[in-house]
Amino acid sequence: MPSSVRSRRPAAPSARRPRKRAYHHGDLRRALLEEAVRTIQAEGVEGVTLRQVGERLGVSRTALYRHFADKGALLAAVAREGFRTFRDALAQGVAGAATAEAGFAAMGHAYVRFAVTHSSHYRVMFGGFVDACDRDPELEAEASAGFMVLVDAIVRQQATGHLRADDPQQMARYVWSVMHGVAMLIIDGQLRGADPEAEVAYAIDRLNRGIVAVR
Amino acid sequence: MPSSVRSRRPAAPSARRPRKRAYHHGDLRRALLEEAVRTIQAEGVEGVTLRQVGERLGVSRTALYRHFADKGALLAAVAREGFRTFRDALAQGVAGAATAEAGFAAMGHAYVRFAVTHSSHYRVMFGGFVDACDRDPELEAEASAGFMVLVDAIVRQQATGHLRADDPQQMARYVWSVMHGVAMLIIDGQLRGADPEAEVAYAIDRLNRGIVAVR
DNA sequence: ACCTGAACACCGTTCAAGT
DNA sequence: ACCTGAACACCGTTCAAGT
Repeated sequence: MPSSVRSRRPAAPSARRPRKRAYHHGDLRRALLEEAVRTIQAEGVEGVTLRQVGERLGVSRTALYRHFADKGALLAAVAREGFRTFRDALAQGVAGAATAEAGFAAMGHAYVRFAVTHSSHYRVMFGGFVDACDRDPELEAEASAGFMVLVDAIVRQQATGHLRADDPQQMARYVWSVMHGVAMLIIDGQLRGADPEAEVAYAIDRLNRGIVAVR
Repeated sequence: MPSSVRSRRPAAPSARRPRKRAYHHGDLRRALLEEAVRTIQAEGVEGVTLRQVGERLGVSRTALYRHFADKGALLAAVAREGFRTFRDALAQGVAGAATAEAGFAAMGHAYVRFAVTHSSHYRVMFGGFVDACDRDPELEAEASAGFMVLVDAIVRQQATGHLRADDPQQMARYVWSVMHGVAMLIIDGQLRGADPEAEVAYAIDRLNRGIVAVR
């Protein structure tokens, strides 16, 4: 691997196009990401195959390695994207509500709604496919940002005396556990015979009752 | 498949050995099951490979097909076994406690303890690997038996007026969601930095407070 | 009845080679 | 710089054949 390559940048060969539409794609990285999401939605996470993704994009099955370290990195990128839109969904849930209490409930509904409508993303995010952010610090940051939205909401409600004065982190982990449990059982189809919306509503009621301050 | 086989039980060929040690194993089915569990514990569910399992047992990689329909059936059998010991663990948790309330808490601890110490079984049982009991009615029965232990405990505590008079099934689904959420986050390593025992204790406290009857 | 061995259609990943 | 094609070491499953 001669390092002289680096300094030898030949002048742009034809005019000065931003991207010269080389080979098949302008932005293969983006295309790979989108195709992966599409496949996950259609066939689940284990249905994602580098060969199939490549073929569907009219590209060699090894072209991906120019843009991602390996298959795990592809999935991690999907998860990262998921965490960003997840956090937005949560924040929007809180923002649209009149009272802090209503905002809390709205956040719960938003949580499960995201898990159900983006179950492919959700599974990649929390299903243990990406090995808990170990390899991707950016992913870690995105994930804990979502957790922070929850902690903030709790702190605000503790300040008004509406929630118990427990360690907010501890309480946030509990709230997260509850919503995660409900979401997982629903998208895994384990709660069959039960209406998902009703399930969430009941859970939020009972959850809330368990953490409010005694008047 | 001639049904005459059933009535034609030939006399034991040499003395009266329980199993005549044919080929490599007396009970290959059992051996396959145990090897699968061992592999799952060591390398996770996706580490289970029919070829490797066979090789480790000194048997061809296709020998398994005499005893299980396919790989999914093997995992389903592991799950079924898991459900049985799971139910026992739950029941034992309730039985060992003095009061009904203490029994309830004990059951929660037993739930998460099982998930943590048998995380391989737990993941196969609830991780969506066996496609929610669809193919195995026996598995379905085993799973709902475990759920019934929970429903029974709830009904008993509703009778004494200790728990709210909600639909016991609905309440059981909620309690299950909470414990499942806590268990999953713990065994997925998502709750890092938190003591698992403390996490469970806090969860049970808050959970309980949310479903007790108002005095 | 129980197991084998070769074969088939898949995987992810590497690497020399093309443009 | 970006992509290809052949190759490697893996999969699960089928099926004719052995004992």
